[in-house]
Amino acid sequence: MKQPSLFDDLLNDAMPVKKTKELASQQHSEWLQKDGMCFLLNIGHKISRDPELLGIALCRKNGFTACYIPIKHDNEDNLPEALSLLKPYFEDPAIIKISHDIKSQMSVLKRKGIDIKGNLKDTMIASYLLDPNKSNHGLQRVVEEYLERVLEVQETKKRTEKKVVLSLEESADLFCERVVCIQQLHDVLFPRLMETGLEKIYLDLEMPIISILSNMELKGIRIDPNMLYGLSKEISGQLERIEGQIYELAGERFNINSPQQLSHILFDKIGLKPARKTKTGYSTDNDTLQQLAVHHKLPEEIVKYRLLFKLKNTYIDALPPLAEHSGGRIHTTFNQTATATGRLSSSDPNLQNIPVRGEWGIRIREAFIAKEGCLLLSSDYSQIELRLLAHLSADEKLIESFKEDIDIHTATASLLFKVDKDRVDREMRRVAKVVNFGIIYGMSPFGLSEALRIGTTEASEYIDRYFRLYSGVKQYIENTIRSVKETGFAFTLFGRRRAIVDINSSNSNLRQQSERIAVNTPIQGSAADLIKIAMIRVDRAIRERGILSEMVLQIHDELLFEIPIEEIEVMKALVKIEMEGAASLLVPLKVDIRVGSNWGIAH
DNA sequence: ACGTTCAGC
DNA sequence: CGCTGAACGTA
Ligand SMILES: [Mg+2]
Ligand SMILES: [Mg+2]
Repeated sequence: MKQPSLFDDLLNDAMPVKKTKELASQQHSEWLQKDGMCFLLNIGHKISRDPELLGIALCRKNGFTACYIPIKHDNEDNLPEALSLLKPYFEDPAIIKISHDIKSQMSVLKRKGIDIKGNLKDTMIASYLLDPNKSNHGLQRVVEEYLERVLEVQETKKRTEKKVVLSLEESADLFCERVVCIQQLHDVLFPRLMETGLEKIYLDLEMPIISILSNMELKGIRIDPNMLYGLSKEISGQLERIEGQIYELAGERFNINSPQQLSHILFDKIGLKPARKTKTGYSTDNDTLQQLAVHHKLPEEIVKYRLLFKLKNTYIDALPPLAEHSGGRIHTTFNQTATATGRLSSSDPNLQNIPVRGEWGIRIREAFIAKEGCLLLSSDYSQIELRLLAHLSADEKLIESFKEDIDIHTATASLLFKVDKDRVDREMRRVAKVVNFGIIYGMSPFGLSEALRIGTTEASEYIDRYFRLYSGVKQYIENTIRSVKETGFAFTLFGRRRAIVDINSSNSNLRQQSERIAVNTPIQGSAADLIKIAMIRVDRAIRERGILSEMVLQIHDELLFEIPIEEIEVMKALVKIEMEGAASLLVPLKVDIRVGSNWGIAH
């Protein structure tokens, strides 16, 4: 079934790998265009900064014959030959590309000058769509689940450490076997996507997003390391000062970052009353410290220390080294199969949680800059989740507010507190804002009471009042929970689905938790779908117009672009049109756009 | 490896 | 009260 094939050892009906010249012939294009090209790269040490392309396995659908094209084996390097051999096929837009985790492989090929074109089929993402609650969609696990067989594990951790190099025969065996598995997985998973109504999400959303994300990752974003060095020095000084004050207030030196030692100082030595407990001891989180601050000066200093320590270690000092060997640019990885709701995630580094609040947050964002001759354009949806709630629930008052483009928190406050909109004060708006967010999160009296620091009775009154006012929302939430209890799944506006496991549990904690998830998932998930649609539209529009602006980041409801100065006006208009036009809902979609030389632009 | 905390949406 | 990832301390 599987058989390693070298350049001079060509399988009968497998991919032609023998002679460069014969590849251009028509006989193979025919089946490639019909069945698609299933491939898997043998990438050396995945963790290392410069992944090595050791070989490529290919297989075709009929008969599952596979071949392995060695690139770096036994001190031979066939890279140029192999690349020119395969490039026309990878870049042929008429040939469907099938693999598992295409984006990771795309970046390797891109660095070798191969630009994958054509429609994509990715079995990792197929697996994710079928069950987004699962956290591991690696080939090994997915094969075990759907092909009911155990895939031989590759280099274990120990083996990579020892740098055991597989022989050509071993590699060919391993990768031929895997590439055949991928083709078989595709044959099993695609019908399942059709059965579960996920084919549109798969084909129209997730597949086109792959290459967009790949381009964003490769492009990266420029930072100003000197600005961050300056911040680091400044913050170090402040930290030392605060540290001194903390030791003085505590009457001794201790590790402020140790929850144990801190608890000892706060609760034993000073004798403050613990507000909450955790599994391992007393809680010392921000919320607790705020409450303790009424009784003693130390907690407030701890809060300041925590803030600065966090910003320094997680962002200010962590980012510059990442740009050192990459032309001053930072490259994140966007994970497309990490969240249960359909959102993306970003890691290594996470560029979706760069600080924005407070003086320091803004100063950190100011270190994210555009290259010479360019600017950064940030576009973000205004209240996307509440607008989607308005659409999903068809609630009259909510729809009315958004149609009139009224500040939604002020509108809710006006109703909640029964005052005119222009009589809503900051405190009323703050409460209404928390309540509005609470709705999206599936709100419980307990959760709201914690967030507002009020009693659960008072919290229940706010919730009751909210639901009396927004009765469409109440209806919608009840219907959603009922439907999830019946089907076991929560659905987004565009058909993404997530199993809600404990929705019928006899354990009321588990059941209520599931009910909150059942309410939140359609909202958060629909927003995730929507911005993916927007990304595809914007990307297409940019390419059609032949302009040079490029998307660099997605932060859930925001897109960030690096744009040539000449394209400011064109891009402002294009991005607004494509994002606001991503869906036609019962309420308008609103996008705010800001442009500046850095990312600190008046958020 | 896990829990806690906290940065973002 | 929803969804994440990183840093740190502790085991
Ligand atoms: Mg926004
Ligand atoms: Mg975690």
